[in-house]
Amino acid sequence: MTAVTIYDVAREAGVSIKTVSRVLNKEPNVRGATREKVQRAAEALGYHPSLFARSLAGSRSHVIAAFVDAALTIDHWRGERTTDYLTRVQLGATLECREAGYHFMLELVDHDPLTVSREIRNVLGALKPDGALLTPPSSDDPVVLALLAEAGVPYVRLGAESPGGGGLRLHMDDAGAAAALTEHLIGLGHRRIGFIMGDAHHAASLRRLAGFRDAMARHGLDLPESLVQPGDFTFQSGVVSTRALLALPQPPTAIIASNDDMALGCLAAMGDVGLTAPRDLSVAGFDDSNSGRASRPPLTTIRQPLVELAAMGVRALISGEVGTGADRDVSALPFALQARASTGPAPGAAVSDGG
Amino acid sequence: MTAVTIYDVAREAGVSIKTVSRVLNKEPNVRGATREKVQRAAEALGYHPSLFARSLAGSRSHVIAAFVDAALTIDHWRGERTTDYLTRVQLGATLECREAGYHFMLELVDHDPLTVSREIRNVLGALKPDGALLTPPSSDDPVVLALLAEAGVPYVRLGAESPGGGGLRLHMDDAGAAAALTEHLIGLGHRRIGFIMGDAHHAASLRRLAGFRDAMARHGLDLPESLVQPGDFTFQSGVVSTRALLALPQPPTAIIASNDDMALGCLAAMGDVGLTAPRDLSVAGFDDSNSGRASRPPLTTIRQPLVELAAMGVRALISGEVGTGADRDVSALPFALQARASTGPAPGAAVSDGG
DNA sequence: GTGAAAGCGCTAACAC
DNA sequence: GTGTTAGCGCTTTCAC
Repeated sequence: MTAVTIYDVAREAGVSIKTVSRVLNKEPNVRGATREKVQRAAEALGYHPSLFARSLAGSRSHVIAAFVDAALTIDHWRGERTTDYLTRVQLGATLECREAGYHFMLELVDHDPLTVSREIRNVLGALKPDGALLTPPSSDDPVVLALLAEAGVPYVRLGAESPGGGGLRLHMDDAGAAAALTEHLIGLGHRRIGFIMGDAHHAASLRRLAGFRDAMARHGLDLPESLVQPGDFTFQSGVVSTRALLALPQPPTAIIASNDDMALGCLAAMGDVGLTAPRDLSVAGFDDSNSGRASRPPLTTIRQPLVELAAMGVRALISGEVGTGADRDVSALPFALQARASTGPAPGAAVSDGG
Repeated sequence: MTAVTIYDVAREAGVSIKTVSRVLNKEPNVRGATREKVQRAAEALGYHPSLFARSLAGSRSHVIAAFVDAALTIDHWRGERTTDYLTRVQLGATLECREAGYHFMLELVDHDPLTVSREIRNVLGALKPDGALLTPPSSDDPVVLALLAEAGVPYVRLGAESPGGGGLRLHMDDAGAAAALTEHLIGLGHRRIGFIMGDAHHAASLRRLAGFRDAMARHGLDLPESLVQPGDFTFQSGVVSTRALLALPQPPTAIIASNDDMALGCLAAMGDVGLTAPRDLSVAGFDDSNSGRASRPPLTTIRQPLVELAAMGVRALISGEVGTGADRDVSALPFALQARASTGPAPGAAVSDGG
C-alpha cells in the first residue's frame, strides 16, 4: 500500500516528472498527445498528488483558512440558541475550494489579546494559507488583520463592520433588504410601519435603518421619529421597543425588527397584551434564524446569502483578485426575503398591488 | 517575511536540527538544559513548524479528516429545516485536534457510487490522514469503509447503524436515554405512556424502544402493544400515530416520540382536537432540534452529546487505539435530558418522587 | 545524549 | 516542447 508518486506516472507514461507536473497543473508547453498519455497513466495508476509535497515545494499552499472565534463557537454550542452560521459558511467555502483543487481549513482562534497573536502566527506558520476567510468578530479584530497583512496573506472579511481594515469586505445588501421588507409590508397595505433598530455600533444596523427610511420616503409615507425605536439585537430589547410602539397615540400596523430575536421579542410583547400577528400587527425580522422559522407564527425575514458570500470570498482569494493591499467593499449581494405568516394585510386595508 | 525554519532555531540554540526536532516532538534523549535552550530559541524567533514539511517527511500527517455527505449537506443548507449537526461535530473534532497539534479537515463527498471511490481515494492520496471521522450516511457506506480499510486509515463511525463494518462505532446510549425520558414521565405521575417508534431500519429506533420497554417493566407498569405505534421519523408519521393513540379506549397521558419532528407532529395532532400539552397530554422527543426548542410549548427532549462524541472519536484516532482492524462499539456515552414545558404532571395525579 | 546524511514528493528555475 | 537539477523544511536512520 505504498503510494503512487509522480515518478510512477512519469515512468508509466514514458516522460519526465516535469512533464507530468505540467499536465497536472494545466501548464502550457505540452503536446496534446503527451498530455493525454500522461493523463491515462495517472488514471490507470490511481495517482493523486500529495498536498504536502505540492505545498512544500511550490509557492502556493492550496489551502484557504478560516479564522473563527473559539469562545463564540463554544458558547453557541453550549447555549440553547444555536445557529447554522458556521455550517453555511463552511459549505460555501468548501464547495468553492473543492472546485479549484484547494483545501479549506477551519481554525478556531481565541480572541484573548494575550494569545490571539500566537495562535494566528501558529496557523500562518504551519499552513501558509493562500488566503484567509474571516468571520465576525475576527473580521474586525485589528490584531488579526495586522498579522495577516504582515504575513502577506490576502483576506476576506465576512460581515465586517469597520472599513479601512484592508482586504475585501463582503456583506449582504442590508439597505436593499430592509427596503424589500418595507415594500413587502407596503404591498400588504401597511402605511404606519414601526422599526426597531439593531445595536447602533453595528454598521449593518445603520444600513438597515437607512434602507427602511429610503423605502418609506420613496413611497411618500410619513415617518415620525417615534416610529423608529432603539434596540441592541436582544429579545428583551424587542419586547421593550414593541411596548413603546404600541403605546403611541397612533401605533403602527406593522413592525420591522432588525433581527429575528427582536422580532420574537415583539411577538412576545404582543402576546402579553392579547395581540396576535398578523391579524393585529404584522412583524418581520432579519436573519432567517431557526427560532424565527419555528415560531408561531413563523417570521417573515431576510435570509443572508451566507453560502454564496463564503463561496464568493474564497473565489476572490483563489483568483488572486484580493491581493494583500486591497481594501474593497462589496455589498451588492443577493438576499432572500422569506415571506411567512407573521406578516399579512394591514387591518382594514385592501391589499393593492399597484397603488 | 521569509519564514523561520528549524535551521534558524538550531543555529540560535547552538545545536543540530535533529535536537530541535527532538524537543519539538517531545522525544526522549535530550538533556533538560538543552531542551530549555531550544524552547527559548524557538520562542524568541517565533518558530512554528510547517505542517507540510512534517507530514511529508514523517510517517504521520497530523491530519484527521471527516467525510461528510455533500448532497445531504447541500440539501440541508437549501432546505427550511436546518440543524447545527455539522457545526457541533466539527467543534468537538477541531478542539480535540488542536489540543494534540493536529489539524481537522472536513471533506464533502458525493455518495454517487460512480464517484465516491474516486473522491475518497483523492482525499486519501492528497492528505494521507492519520484517521477518519465518518458521519451518517458515510458511516454506513460499505464502499467508504472498504476504501479506508484498504488504505490502512483507522476510522470512527458516528451514528453508524450496521455493526461489523470495522473501526470504532460511537453512538449515544439510546436505550438509556429512552429510559431516562420514561422515568422522567413516571416521576411526573404518568402511568399510561405511549411510544412512537422511529424508522425500524435504524438501529437507534430499536434501542430507544428497548429502553422504553425496560423502564416501563422496571417500574412494573403495564404496556399493552397498542401503546407502541410505528413511525418513520417524519412529522407526518407523528401526526398519524398520535391520532391512533388518542383513539384508544384508554389513551395515554404521555407520549414519547423517537425524535423531535414526530413529537412536533404529535403536538399538531393534539392541537387539531383541542388538546394542549402538557395539560392534557405530555409529549417528549429526541434530538434537541432547533424547532423543538422553539415550539410552543418547547419540547422535553434528549440532547445527543455530539461535541463529546466527535471529540472522543478524534481522541481515539490520535491515540492510535482504533487501529485498522478494530471493530468496536461504544454506546455508553452521556446524553442530556432537556426537561422543558411539553411535559408536566399527569392529569389528576399527584407528583411523587419516591413512590 | 547528539549529529550527519538521506530523502519524503513535489515545483521552480533553468537548460536543451 | 521537454528534461535536469535543486531545493522546500522537516523526520528518519544510523553513526558517534
